[in-house]
Amino acid sequence: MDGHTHLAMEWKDQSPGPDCSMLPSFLTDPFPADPLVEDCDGGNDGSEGGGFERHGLSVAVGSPQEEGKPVTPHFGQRSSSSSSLSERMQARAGFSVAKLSMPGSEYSGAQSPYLTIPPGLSPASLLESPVFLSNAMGQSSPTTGKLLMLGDTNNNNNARLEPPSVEDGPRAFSFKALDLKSSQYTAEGKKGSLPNSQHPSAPSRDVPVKTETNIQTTTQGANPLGHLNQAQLNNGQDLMKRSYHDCNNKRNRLAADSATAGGDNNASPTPPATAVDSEAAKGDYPAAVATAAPAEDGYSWRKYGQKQVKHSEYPRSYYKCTHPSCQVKKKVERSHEGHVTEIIYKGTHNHPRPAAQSRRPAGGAQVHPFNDAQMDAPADNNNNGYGNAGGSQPNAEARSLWHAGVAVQDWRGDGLEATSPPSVPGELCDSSASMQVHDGAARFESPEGGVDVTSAVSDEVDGDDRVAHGSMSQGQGAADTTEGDELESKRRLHNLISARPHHICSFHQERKMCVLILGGRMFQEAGVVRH
DNA sequence: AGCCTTTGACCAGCG
DNA sequence: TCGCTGGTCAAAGGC
Repeated sequence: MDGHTHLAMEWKDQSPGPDCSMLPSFLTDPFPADPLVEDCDGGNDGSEGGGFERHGLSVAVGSPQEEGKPVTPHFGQRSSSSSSLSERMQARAGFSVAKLSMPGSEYSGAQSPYLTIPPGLSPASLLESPVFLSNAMGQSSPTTGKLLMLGDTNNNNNARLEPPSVEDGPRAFSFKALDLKSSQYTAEGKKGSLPNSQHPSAPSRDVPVKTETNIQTTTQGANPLGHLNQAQLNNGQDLMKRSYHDCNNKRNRLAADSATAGGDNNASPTPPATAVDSEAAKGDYPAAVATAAPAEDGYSWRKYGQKQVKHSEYPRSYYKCTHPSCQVKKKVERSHEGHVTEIIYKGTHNHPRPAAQSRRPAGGAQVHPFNDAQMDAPADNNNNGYGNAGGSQPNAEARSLWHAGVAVQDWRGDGLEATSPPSVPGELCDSSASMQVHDGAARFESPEGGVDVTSAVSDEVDGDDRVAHGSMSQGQGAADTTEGDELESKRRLHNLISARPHHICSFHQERKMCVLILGGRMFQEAGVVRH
C-alpha cells in the first residue's frame, strides 16, 4: 500500500462539458479497464443497480503496491486507447494515471477510474502535474512549478494531502471518502465496478442539495491526506483499529501531519486512544489512520434503518437529521470494516448546525454517521458558511475537513441551484440535490439530474443536460479551453492550492468554479470553489 | 429518562 | 398482477 496513492475518479456523466477545461487531461485519455479495481474489490460493476448511479468523479487514494501489484492507476473507464496519456503522464510525472470512467455511455458500468499518485505527491503537485492540465502534455508551469514533487512519488511518504481548509467557506465543497481499503481495494473495487452506477439523476432526486462529505477513513491505502486532526483520528479509531492492522505502516507519514491537526473534535465521541492513535502519533501510523475520523458534519443524525441493497456489497444505512424540522436524510454504505463506500444526502438542512457535540455524550448511542461511518460527513452545507457558527465543528482542523465540504453553490451554474449547502435555509431548500459520496466521491442528487459533485471535475449540472462532466475526454471539454484560459485557470488553481495545499483543484472555467479534490487518506475529497 | 441503534416488517415504485 | 427492490416504520434493547 504504501507506494502510491491512487486516485480513483468517477464521472457521473459523461457530458463532455467544456467546463472542464482544467480537467486533467488524463481524464480524457482512455484507459483500459483497470484490473486493480477489481482486484480490490471485486467490484461491482456497475451495477447500477439500485438506482444510484455512481458517476462522479471519485478519487481514491491508495497505495498501489498493495498486494504487490505494481501500482498502476486505473480508471474505471474503459477506454479505448490504452497507451495514452496516462502512460506518458506517468512517465513524466512519475505516477500513473488511472483511467476515468465516464458515466456516460460507454463507460457505464465500468469500474471507477483510479488515478494513482505516487506517494509523496501532494495534491498540489498533482494539480500541477500534467494530469490536471488540460493539456496532457502540460508541464509544470511557472505558475505551479511544483512538478518537482513528482520526484517524490516513490517515497514512502505518501503523498500528503492535507485536509482541506475549512475556510473555503460555503463555497468550498469537499467530500472524501474513499477508503482505499474499502474503496479501492475492496469495496470500491466492487463498487467501482459499479462505477458509474450512481447517477445523480436517477435516484433520489428529491433532495436538495448539499453537501459535503467527509472523509472516509481508510486505512489501507496510504492516505495521502495526512492531516487529519486527532479528532478525526479519534473518530476513526475504530476503523482505524481495524484498518490499521490492515493497513501497513507503509502509508504516508502524513500521520505526522495529522498530529498537527490535533485536537479532538468534539464530535467524535470518544475516541479512546488506541494503539492506533499512539501509533499514529508515533508516525508509524499511516496517514490513513488519521483520516479515519471524519469530522462530523456538524449535524445530528439518527439511524432509522439499514438494509442490504441488492447490488451493493455492503449494507446501506439510512439516517435522518435529528433536527425536528429538518428532513434531511442520508444513505451511507459502509464496508464491513467500517469504511464508507458511499454516502448520499437527500435534502437540505433548514437549520443551522447544532452546537457541536451537544449530543454525543448522551446516550452514547448517538453516532454521527460520521463517526460511525467515519465518514461521511454530510456535508453540511452550511458548515461552511455558517454552520460553524454553530460550533458544530470542533476544531479548526476538524472543520477543515468539514468545510472542505462546502456547499457548492452555483456550481451548477446553470440554473440549478443545486448547490447551496443544505443547511442553509432558504437557499437550497428545495432545490433538491443530494450529494453522494461515492467511494470517495460525493455526488449530489437532484431532481433534475444529479450533479456529481464529486468530481468536481465532472460537474454535472443537471442530469439531463448539463452535465459537464469534466469530460475528461480530451477532445472535449478540457481540450476546448484555450491555453490562455488554461493558464489562467491553472493560476487560479495554483493560488488556491497554495492556500490549501491539501486540495487538488481543477478549475472549471465556464462555471468559474474550482474543484478541489482533497486527498484523504484513503479517500479523496473534492470540493468546488467558486472564484 | 432520553436518545440512538438494531432489525424485521411493511409500503411504494417499477418492470 | 406479481415479484423484486429500495426506503421507511416501529418495537425492542442498549448506552
